[in-house]
Amino acid sequence: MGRGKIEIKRIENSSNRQVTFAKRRAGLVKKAREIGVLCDAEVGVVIFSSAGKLYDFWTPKTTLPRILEKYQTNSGKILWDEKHKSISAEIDRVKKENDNMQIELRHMKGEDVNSLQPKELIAIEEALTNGQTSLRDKMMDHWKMHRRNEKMLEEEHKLLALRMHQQDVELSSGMREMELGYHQGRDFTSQMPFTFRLQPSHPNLQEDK
Amino acid sequence: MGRGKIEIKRIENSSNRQVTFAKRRAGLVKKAREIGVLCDAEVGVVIFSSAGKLYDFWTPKTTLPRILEKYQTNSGKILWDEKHKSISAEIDRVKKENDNMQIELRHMKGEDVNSLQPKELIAIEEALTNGQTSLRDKMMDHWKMHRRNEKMLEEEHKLLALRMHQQDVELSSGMREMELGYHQGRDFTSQMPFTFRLQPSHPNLQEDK
DNA sequence: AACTATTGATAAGT
DNA sequence: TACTTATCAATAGTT
Repeated sequence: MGRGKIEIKRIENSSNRQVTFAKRRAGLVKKAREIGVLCDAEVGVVIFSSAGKLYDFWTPKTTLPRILEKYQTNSGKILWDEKHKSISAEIDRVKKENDNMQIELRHMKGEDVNSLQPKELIAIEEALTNGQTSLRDKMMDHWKMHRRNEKMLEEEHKLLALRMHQQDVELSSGMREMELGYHQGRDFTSQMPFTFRLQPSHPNLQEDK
Repeated sequence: MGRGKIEIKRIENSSNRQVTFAKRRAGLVKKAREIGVLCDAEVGVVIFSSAGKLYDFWTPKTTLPRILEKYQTNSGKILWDEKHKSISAEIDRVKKENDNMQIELRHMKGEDVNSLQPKELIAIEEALTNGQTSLRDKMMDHWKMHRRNEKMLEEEHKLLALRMHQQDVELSSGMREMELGYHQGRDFTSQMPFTFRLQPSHPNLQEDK
């Protein structure tokens, strides 16, 4: 349909090919749209130019995922079905786990226990008692540790105070000697007491990291 | 292009629509094949009839997965990942919920509590105590109800025994009278004591259905 | 990008 | 359902 019949084979002239591509692409999409409207069909067209550029058309209300789903069910091709199945199975599993935990939690909070048998109630109560015992032990540990840390700090503090006092004493006596030594040309700074160096404080005071 | 111009709108006549669909579908596929050959393009056409039947065309060497892959990388559109994403988001959400519950449960069982602050420990202990209190109430209810049911059964039993005894007495006295009456031609059966009728037992003994 | 001669597609009829 | 054909639509080559 044009100024002459053409053979259906690759158009070698590049610019001709490009022009024809543009024209026929428009025509193809138009036809697709028309059959969609006229015949109430769902149509999708995907075209890649030889340069790799994508053009596509979908009848309204048609999303690609929808087309794919339909395509899959109709063609029986597998596509992404496998992946989908496995992920669905996982979500079911996790949700079930979720429900069970939720029930257990509620039970341990004393909710929804009306329908339970005495035996079950006893089991839950036992769990609660165990938890409580364990918790109280931990709290006791915490408290003990806290006390121990307090004591250590206190002792360290006492020690530091004592040393400061000693330094104070030594320093003032040293100063006195220095005053004397200055007149004798002696250097006393190298003999400064080492107690000036700060002791590193306990780096692991809290053991529970 | 036919014996008259037509408006592009849904063809209401069903058989006309079907015929047009077949013709135009063939035409569309022919055009797709032609542009594929002429312009060295990759083309895919997917058509669903209004009845839901699938027709498709792919240029040679073009598989659907290949088209999809190209489509995805070229268009940036998400394809079925869209669906995957939503389901993945859900699974993440549920898993997170799961983790939180698991932690809470473990805490209530006195596990993994080393890293908790005293304040948190206290909160958990409180929850445990609440649960225990609530549970004990429920168990007490159960027990009370059980006792009550037992008592009612016991009383019912006593009552039945009493009545049986009474019937026994009345019956034997009745029999005696009957022996007498037989000789006088009187019918005593219509005067049988009503205590023979069974009392319906308590239908709602257990209240926790 | 617009034009138009020509081929191609197809609506209605058979 | 398939064939026919008059008519409209698409488009190849030209400008």
